[in-house]
Amino acid sequence: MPEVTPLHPVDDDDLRAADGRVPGRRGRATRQRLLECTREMLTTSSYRDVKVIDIAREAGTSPATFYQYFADVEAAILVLAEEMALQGQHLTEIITDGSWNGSGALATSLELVDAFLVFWDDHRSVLRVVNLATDEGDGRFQKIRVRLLNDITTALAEVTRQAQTAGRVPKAIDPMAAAGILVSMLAHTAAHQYGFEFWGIRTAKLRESMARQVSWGVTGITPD
Amino acid sequence: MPEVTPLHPVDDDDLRAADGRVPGRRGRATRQRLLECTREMLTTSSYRDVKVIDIAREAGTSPATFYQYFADVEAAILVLAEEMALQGQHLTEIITDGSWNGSGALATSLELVDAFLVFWDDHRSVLRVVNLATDEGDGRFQKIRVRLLNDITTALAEVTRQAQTAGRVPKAIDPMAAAGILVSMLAHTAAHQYGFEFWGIRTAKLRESMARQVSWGVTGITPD
DNA sequence: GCCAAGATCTGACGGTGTGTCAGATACGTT
DNA sequence: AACGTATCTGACACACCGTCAGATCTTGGC
Repeated sequence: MPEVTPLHPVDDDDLRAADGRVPGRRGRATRQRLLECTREMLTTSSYRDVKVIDIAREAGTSPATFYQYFADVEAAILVLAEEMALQGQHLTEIITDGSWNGSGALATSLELVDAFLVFWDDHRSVLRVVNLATDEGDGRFQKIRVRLLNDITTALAEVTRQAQTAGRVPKAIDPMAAAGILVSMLAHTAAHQYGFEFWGIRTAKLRESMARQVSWGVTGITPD
Repeated sequence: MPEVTPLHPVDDDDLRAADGRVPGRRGRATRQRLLECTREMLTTSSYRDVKVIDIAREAGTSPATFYQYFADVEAAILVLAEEMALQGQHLTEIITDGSWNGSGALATSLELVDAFLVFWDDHRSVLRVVNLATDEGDGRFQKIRVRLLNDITTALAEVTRQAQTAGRVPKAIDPMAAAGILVSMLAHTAAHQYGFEFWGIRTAKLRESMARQVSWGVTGITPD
């Protein structure tokens, strides 16, 4: 099992501008403004069309200043993604703190599903870039994605392992594989939840189905 | 239930160049060459960096020629996506032709999972753009995505409906929702199958877990 | 309050990509 | 060979990139 770099807040102390300087108060404020504008641009236009010049204009500064703090647009998004991953940690707690016995499993699953849907909604625009970049083989984004999902997957796998001990889930199942695909389901459904409305599927029904699948997948208990 | 535009081959007869002309043999060949080079570029560089000038250079022609056939890079990818969606139809047949009784369900699920993994692998680079663009609200790509997944989802939903009649799946479940999230799982896992290797999860174990979830999800039969 | 010493910002520039013409070139037909 | 049409492209005006030297702000010491 490879080690996962632990999630940690961006350390303001070792921030570096393009020329290696440690930015002061003004510099950090400008950097932050640029980050916010990057996020803004990312929600209002497509990733392909987000230009440094637009971000700079929006932030009331010049492209040159942007390059003082970020190598390119991707680098800025990378920072936004780090922040997001940090906020995703609370999803894990739902799994570790919740009950997975009897009907508690379905309730906890439902809670997890809801949290996922909200989280994805909040970070939609950043997440889609993370997904794309990961898929394109960009290791930096892949790492962030792993950090975000690793704890969740591990926590679900632990529940599965217990169900295996109790004999409700076959021994042949790899708990991490089982947990991983459930997280995939959650992530993908959350990402495309509005796509489902196209088929006239109500979100309430989606939640139900997802929770059912998660609950059964990790506990082996048929939720009826 | 909204109607889904049926999948059909791109009709060569109503192809139009930028100026409204119907291209002849030479023109169609050039167009095709540009499409292939677009696909090529898309696999070798990131979506954001695919430039018209690169495609044109690769195809041994000029940017102006590219614009003769496509409004922009997206338009070309859209065509590639149409072709891909067309090829995805065989996935549906696995569901409709396969057995969903007893242990047949797990075998059919496994077959479906494998087909998904192969399909995603073959069309990885186009699919990630389809996903991104869909997520960004681009209706043209969304439509293709729906066309690709609609038949599959509907077919799985039909199996679920039968399981409901047989009393193995709760009546409260919306078959389309249940099928939809399973397709989400398949799509997302297939997209990130190499990401799973990071955790040391073998593809064999993934297949197994996915098939198990699909099988139980649509039939309600515990596959042990 | 004033003034260096930094810190921060930006104008300006050479390079590259975009998208659109009008005109050049290739092709097929007679 | 000559014509008409299909096809391609050079050239252009515009936009964005990424860099650097120097302008402008800010701060701490006096």
